[in-house]
Amino acid sequence: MDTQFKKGIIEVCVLSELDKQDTYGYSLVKNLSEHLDIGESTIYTMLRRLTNDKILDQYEVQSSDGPTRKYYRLTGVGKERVQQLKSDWLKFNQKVNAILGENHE
Amino acid sequence: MDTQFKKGIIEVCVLSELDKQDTYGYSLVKNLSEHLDIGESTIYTMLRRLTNDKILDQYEVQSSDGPTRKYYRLTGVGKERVQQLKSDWLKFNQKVNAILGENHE
DNA sequence: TGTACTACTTCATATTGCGAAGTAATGGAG
DNA sequence: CTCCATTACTTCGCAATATGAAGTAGTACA
Repeated sequence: MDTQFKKGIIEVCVLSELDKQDTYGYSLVKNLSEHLDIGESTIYTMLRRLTNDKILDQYEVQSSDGPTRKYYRLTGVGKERVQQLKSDWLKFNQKVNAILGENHE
Repeated sequence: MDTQFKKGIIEVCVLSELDKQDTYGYSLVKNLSEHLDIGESTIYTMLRRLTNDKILDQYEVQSSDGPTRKYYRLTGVGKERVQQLKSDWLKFNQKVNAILGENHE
């Protein structure tokens, strides 16, 4: 898997997951890495950044399976950002596929 | 347009264009920037890198419109790389869209 | 002469993904 | 009770790539 492909796109995936429901870092790591081969540090680092940028906020929830979990939730700004990013991604995708597709004629 | 989306993907676009026919930097800049908003320095820097990595090789062609053009051509390794990258891109794309798509039910 | 367009170069910067190493908490095997 | 697996998160420094800015030159045309 090309590492560079992931730049910026993992953020969309994370925000998209959080748009469905609040969750915690370790859960995101497990779920997303099934599909995309994402490192732990990538997710945790991003969650901290998004929280600093007020895209997300945090709350703690006790767990009976291990340490306390830090749950993340989209802020108002965050909800706007998910929609914007998903839209941008779709447009970008179409343009790239148009360029690549010109070969298969 | 999110700069990060482009990481790694512009390379696929450039190689895909060169897979159709040899061309020179300025032409790639003009054509690709119609669709993707790519800076000149990005393309030229990448062409040099790909040449160093033996993905491309170069030859000069005189132009009557201005300075001599540096044409680029895929090497054998380059031809394999285009196919691989395009395939990787399509797979990646599907996985991302699967993750994002889970929202729209 | 000077202005526009073609064509390419170099450089310093920002962003982001990642591996590695580490800290803790819980529960079950022995 | 001790050891270990699993859960859960942190910190650090590195690698890769896209970019803006500034610059160099060649050609053509007014």
